[in-house]
Amino acid sequence: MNLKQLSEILGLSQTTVSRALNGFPEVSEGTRVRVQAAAQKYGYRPNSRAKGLATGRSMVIGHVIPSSSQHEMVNPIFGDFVAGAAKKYAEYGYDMMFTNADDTSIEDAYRSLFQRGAVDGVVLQGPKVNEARIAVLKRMSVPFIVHGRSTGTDTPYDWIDVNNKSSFLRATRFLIDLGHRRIALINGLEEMDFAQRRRAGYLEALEQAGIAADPDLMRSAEMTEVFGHRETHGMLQLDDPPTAILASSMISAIGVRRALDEAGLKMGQDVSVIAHDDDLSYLKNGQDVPIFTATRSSVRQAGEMAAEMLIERIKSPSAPTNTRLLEAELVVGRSTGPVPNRTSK
Amino acid sequence: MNLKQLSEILGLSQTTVSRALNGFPEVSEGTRVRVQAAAQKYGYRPNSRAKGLATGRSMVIGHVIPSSSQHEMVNPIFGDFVAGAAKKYAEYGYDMMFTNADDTSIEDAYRSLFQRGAVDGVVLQGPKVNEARIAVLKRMSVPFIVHGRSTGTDTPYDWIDVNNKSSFLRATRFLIDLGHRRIALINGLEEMDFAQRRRAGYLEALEQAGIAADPDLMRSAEMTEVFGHRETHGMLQLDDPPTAILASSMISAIGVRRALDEAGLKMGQDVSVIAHDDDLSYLKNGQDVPIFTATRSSVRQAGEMAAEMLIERIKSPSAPTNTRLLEAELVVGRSTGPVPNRTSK
DNA sequence: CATCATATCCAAAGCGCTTTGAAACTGAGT
DNA sequence: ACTCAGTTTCAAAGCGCTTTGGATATGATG
Repeated sequence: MNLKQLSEILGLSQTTVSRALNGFPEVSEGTRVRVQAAAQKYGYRPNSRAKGLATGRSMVIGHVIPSSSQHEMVNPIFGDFVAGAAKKYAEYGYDMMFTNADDTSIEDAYRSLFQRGAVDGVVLQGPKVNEARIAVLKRMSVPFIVHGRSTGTDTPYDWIDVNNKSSFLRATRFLIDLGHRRIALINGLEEMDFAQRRRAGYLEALEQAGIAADPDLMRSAEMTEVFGHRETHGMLQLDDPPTAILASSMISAIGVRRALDEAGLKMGQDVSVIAHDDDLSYLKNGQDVPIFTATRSSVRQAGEMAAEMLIERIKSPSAPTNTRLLEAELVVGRSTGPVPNRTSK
Repeated sequence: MNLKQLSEILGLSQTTVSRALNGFPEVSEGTRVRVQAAAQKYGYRPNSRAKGLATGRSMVIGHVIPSSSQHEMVNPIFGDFVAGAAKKYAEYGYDMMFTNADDTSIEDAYRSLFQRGAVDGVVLQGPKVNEARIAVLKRMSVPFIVHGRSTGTDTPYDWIDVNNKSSFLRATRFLIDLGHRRIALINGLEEMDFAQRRRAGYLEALEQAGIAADPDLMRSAEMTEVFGHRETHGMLQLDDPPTAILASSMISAIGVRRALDEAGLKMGQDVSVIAHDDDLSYLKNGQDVPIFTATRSSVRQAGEMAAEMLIERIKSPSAPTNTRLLEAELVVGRSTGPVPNRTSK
């Protein structure tokens, strides 16, 4: 069923039917009702491609999944972020398109998505330091929003981010206040912007407390459970092992916990742990009492906000850039405690 | 840059340029090279909407995210499945579209996606028992594939699924062989088809061994970490607690593990645990030695296969239905062991 | 040199919608 | 009865592509 057929059934022109359906004022209320009823009855839905061709807008927003060729990883926060964004897209009548691209062709994927007219705007996830894609998108003048930021990019752009630095500064300071001196950081991949910022916060807190940073206590890689386990296991073998560990994600924190268990250490007693908690729906940090002391910020909510900001940008492409910095909350759980008495060891 | 402009630059007709770019034989090799070079140079990419309008195909495949209104959950296996599918879509030149829909409007979402001509086919994830959506899609004659199956649906349809029943039967039998009699099942939501099949396998193994099923040992809900913890914690309070636990996902198994730790029980020694492992990239079951004894089946690979089957279906809509049953492998890790000596307790 | 097959290219129609510019119809005002 | 403003409807153009049915050029053939 298409517009032509529907209009013939109704004995009206395509113009009138189209206008009636799209809420234009120059069609009488009577015919509007009649048209809507018929559309309902015959299950008419305007073809989105034709509509897009005619209007020049696709009402689709694009995401690129960087299905990295080296480490075949899908960030688990991806799901929650996307779910949040999708919800808002739906509210505003947008669909959501994904394209897969390996590391080498990721720029091309964005370019293709937009130049083919497949999308009206794109979301850039997981920005690295000196993220090249930002310049690319800027040059193409695609409406876009970055989830995160990119140190080293000086042109302005829309972004939404958690204040990674301040939250890790605060978490580190919290541990220092509990008497810890040997504090480890199990971070994400160093080239990721968020990882840099978290480390900066961590280092600043150490410095303020006059504690020298120990490279042995700073590890970084893709934030998997196995990685958290391996690094913790390794650090426990050190002559002067950490008494506290900061983990950049709940997933790696679970690995940390496993390593501690295996070593017969009690989390929160022998070793304190603070995790960054993205508040994933399937991996809540406990029920009433949080399992981990954590810096918490809902990535799902970030997805919702990102979607709204992007839609706003699409609406007014030349408005001044918009940014949003979210503060993570520090929730105190049972994974932290005062530094154990050294002599008792 | 569009076809018209490009063809004017080249001094050729749109027809010829289009044909040259799409590999038709009736254009000389010389002009083909010339056209391709120009397209490259000016960064010409055919507008996908226009192309879709003209060809009648959108080269897009649709997924619906059931952003359930009650429990705001995003299944973590979602990410890996989608990544697998996306990879194949990309290979075949398809894009991937997502729509968000709450529980009530999910049928409508599928219908809309297809009837608007936005997609050429759809993927149905997480089928329930007596899944209504299958009939809907069938009736609309949309090409589709189901990830999983739906008991109670008798019309044939394409699906790809793990043999949930046999893998849980095997896992249960494995525990029975180790001497366990009190075996608990921490399952997914009962209305989900996979959960039913897993329970059926579990029950069959018990029956074959002459062990009466105990309703107290069978729990089911959304497979979160918190849920695994809560139910395990609860069952440990029973007069006759389980000596072994089957968990329907790695995530809930992590909760199981936490509950055991808290109770001072050693996994694999005091209590055996077997988990179903979807082989998620961020949540590998250990490195060399698996942490959990598990029934393993890569959901990412399932995504790839599903994509290929769907594309095949789109190509030949009236071919006989295609199905694929994957066998999970039983990997033995350190979470299982012989039943502890009762008297020693 | 006329004829025909083949290779190469093209003009124009059509995909299903929106939107412009105009027409037809109303009722009020003079 | 005639004009005018406002309301309601419409025909046709255009969005950027593919594809049909020719047209033209080329070269081989008799």
